[in-house]
Amino acid sequence: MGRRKIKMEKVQDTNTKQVTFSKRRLGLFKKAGELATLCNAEVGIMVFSPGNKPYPYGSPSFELVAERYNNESEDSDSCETSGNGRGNRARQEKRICKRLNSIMEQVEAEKKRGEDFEHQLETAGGEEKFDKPIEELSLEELEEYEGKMMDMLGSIQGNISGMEVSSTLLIMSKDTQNK
Amino acid sequence: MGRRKIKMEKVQDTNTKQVTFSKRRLGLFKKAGELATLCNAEVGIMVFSPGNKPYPYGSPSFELVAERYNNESEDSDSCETSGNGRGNRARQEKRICKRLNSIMEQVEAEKKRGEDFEHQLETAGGEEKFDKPIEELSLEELEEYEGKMMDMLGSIQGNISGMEVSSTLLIMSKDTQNK
DNA sequence: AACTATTTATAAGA
DNA sequence: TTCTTATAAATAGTT
Repeated sequence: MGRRKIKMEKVQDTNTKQVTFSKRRLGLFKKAGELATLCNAEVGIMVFSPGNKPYPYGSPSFELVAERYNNESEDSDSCETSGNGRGNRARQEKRICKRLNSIMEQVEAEKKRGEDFEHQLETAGGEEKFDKPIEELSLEELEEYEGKMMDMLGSIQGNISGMEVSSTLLIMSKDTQNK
Repeated sequence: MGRRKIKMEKVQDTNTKQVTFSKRRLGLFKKAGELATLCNAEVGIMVFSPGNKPYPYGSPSFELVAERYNNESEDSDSCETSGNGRGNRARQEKRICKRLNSIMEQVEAEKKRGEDFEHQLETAGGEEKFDKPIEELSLEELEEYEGKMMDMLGSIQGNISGMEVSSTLLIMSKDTQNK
């Protein structure tokens, strides 16, 4: 992919290696963003340079993707679709319903989060105090700002109100919960 | 990078999206491996497909790379501060700034998810033949329904828009006023 | 940091 | 689905 084909082995020249690392790390992150955008996927990447400097990338964020992986890896029911079962209809239904439940929970959670945030936007005013680059804020302002951000995030994540769900979702939710 | 140039937006056709995801995920992992080999770097990637299936990649392993990040996160440099300060003050600013970035990423993600879901609700017509108890659905209908739910969830979990940090700060500062 | 000559990745098509 | 191929994109070496 350049003037010459290179061997897939460690680049020896230090300077060349640094340049290659910079170019390819950016290329990798770009590819990751494209995958997330095109396919609605979530991608988290952590790269440590040869100098052991960390370079995180994430869509929506590395922390969230990694956290999600940690949460889900605790569930030992990695349902593989390899069908050694001999057409066990009931078993298949149960498996599918279980997955549906999981998906439903996520959909509802996303909806609530989104609506909570929208509500935040609507009821918010137009304070201008922090309308300047973060580099120019004083330490005190940073602390204050951080607190407000935390409050807001908490309200988004924690305030689960009884919002109406589309009828279909509601029906399905009820139907699947007692399987 | 193919027969035609494609727009960088969500692929609508379900089948095409699946094919694109498979190809690009493999391409991404290959690039990651090359980066690790050529530059003696460590790379960890976690991808969640639109169907929420986890695809980890790591050199040496995703777990180790992620863990290393957690251990070393004290020294992260993902924040730019005013920069001329050298002492305790600069360190404090850096720490706070990093936490701010993390919080903002989460808030942005929540906002995007909410917007995607609202759009889904608006464009979701009344196309429901699945408006009956799940117990009465055939296996084929269950599979089909599952697919639809996964598509919906996938569309909700879109990528973060290319919103600038500065504009985010502006929006957030307005939002937090009435807290 | 820009610039190309090439290699590589991949969108459609078979 | 897997392979093929025309074309877009990434990047190695250069300036």
